[in-house]
Amino acid sequence: MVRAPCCEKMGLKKGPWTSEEDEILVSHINTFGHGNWRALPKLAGLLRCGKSCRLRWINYLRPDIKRGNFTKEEEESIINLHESLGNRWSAIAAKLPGRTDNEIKNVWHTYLKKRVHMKSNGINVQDQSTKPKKNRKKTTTSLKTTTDEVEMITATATADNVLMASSSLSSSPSRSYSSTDNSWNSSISESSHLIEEWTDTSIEFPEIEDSFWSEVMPVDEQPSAALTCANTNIDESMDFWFRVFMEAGELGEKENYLNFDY
DNA sequence: AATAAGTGCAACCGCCCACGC
DNA sequence: CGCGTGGGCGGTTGCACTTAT
Repeated sequence: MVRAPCCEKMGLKKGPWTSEEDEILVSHINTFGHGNWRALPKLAGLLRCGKSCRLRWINYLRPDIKRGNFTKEEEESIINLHESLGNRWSAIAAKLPGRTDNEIKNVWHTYLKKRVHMKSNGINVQDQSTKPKKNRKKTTTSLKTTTDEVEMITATATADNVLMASSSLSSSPSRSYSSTDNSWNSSISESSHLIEEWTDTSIEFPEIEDSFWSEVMPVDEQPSAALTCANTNIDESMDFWFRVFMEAGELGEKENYLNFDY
């Protein structure tokens, strides 16, 4: 087999994808599909090799990707599946809808491997809670959340709801912040129904008991600071916010909200 | 405040496999 | 059967970003 020429030698671009390239790729695939990856960049007008386009789409731009922290259940699944399947990341990914092999591989190498190792050596991993993802800004972005969308929310929602909604937008699937143009990016509104809920003044936010705040919790299990406005039924509250975070796809990024100065 | 060390993850590389001719 | 090609996979790297000193 003759190896395909290197992208650079062909005058093709390498490295991080820009939001413009993402948009071109997404709109091309949405319109024409991706029958032939090698031909795609040429047809779409991208200076990328087909492989790079495929990777970007599979690992980042696909609309069904569930981004954000892995749940405890997902982590357990990965550990169990890895035990039976080994490093067959794509096979493991097939069992976890919305997760990519690359993401699973990264998570494994980042901390699950360590955790399993500690467990097998008899080290108590009960308190070795999985590391929450940091809220990282990348110079490249995936899809765009228009500033209009955020403005629409801010115009109609209450202050707390706005914080929740905009925070969630910043971290929900297929959305990210571009430090190059200082804007939130996305074109898909998976959390739109949540935004509707947040902007619906008839919605009553669950309240939380005082004891909830007095109990010491691990940082990554702490609830949103937005909850400081509330106080009664703890289970109901946690259920509600858990659902919000889950649906936003970023259960582990609750620390985002903790950063707000109320 | 500055710097070093550590971390997370997107993207690339190179190999393998399936398929068509 | 051998060859060329495209697609897929696992391993690895590079670097933005965070945390520690």
